[in-house]
Amino acid sequence: MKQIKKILESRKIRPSLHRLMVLEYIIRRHNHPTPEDIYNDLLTTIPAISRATVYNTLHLLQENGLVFSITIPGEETRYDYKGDSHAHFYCIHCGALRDIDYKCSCLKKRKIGHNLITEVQVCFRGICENCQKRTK
Amino acid sequence: MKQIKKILESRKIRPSLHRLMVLEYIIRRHNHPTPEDIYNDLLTTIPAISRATVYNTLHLLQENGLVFSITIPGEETRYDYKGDSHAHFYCIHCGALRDIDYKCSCLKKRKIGHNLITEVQVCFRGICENCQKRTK
DNA sequence: GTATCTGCAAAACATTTGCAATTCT
DNA sequence: AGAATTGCAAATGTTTTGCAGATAC
Repeated sequence: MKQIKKILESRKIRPSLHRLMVLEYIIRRHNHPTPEDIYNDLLTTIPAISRATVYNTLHLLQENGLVFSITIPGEETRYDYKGDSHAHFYCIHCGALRDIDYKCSCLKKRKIGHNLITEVQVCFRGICENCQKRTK
Repeated sequence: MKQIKKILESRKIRPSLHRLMVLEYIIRRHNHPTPEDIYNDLLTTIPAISRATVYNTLHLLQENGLVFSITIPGEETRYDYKGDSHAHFYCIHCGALRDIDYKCSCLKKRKIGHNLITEVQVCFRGICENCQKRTK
């Protein structure tokens, strides 16, 4: 928890309880939660927390480059901690979203033509191992 | 327009006027329109068209693999024709979304581990040439 | 004491749904 | 006629907003 606090302070974000807990949730679980996931989980610890605070906090963390959002058509936005950039795999059958260990030169691009690149999103879509078995 | 009709028929989709026009819009302009863009444009030609029809049609085209959707956090979903898979560049400053001529081996991956890949989305985010000039 | 942060409820917005009317074959 | 397609209006679900109260510095 002290590490989380340090992360916030390094970005000059006041480390309030809510912010600590939202960021901790994302970093610890690293399973791409939606704002609703975070809200529901934090409700058990902080009964009075409101959705607006969760959204506020996520925007704040995103503006400060600590987290980024992943959007899947037709689904709620999900958030992930911005450690090393990595690719994602989304199963169009069961909806699972997983980190993928896939190194690609495009993840490291910092310039294309005259455009500056600050972030690269790579999302593979398809059918995961489990779902292939199930449909056989 | 006859080509558009053939494309629909090749997927066994009945080529109604609305469907022809939605698909034509996406293919001709290829500037990643939102459902609202399409709706507003078609309104001038077909005054009675409804949003529901636009959404219906887009889902139908997507299910049949003719178009795919691109979602940018905080923005409406955009649609693009599914020709050769290509990468996108999104300017976080002005909001422009452009096709990018960037070949990468990851765009051709069909399998990662035991996961089948049916689609790869690569979106570079950053600041475009114009916006760099403007902020100087 | 002032600025920041939070909760609440309402509003805004994109998207979906149910159903009746229309159109096509 | 029968099936597919469409329009409308209401419903849904997510995200944002405004403001009042609470909290931190």
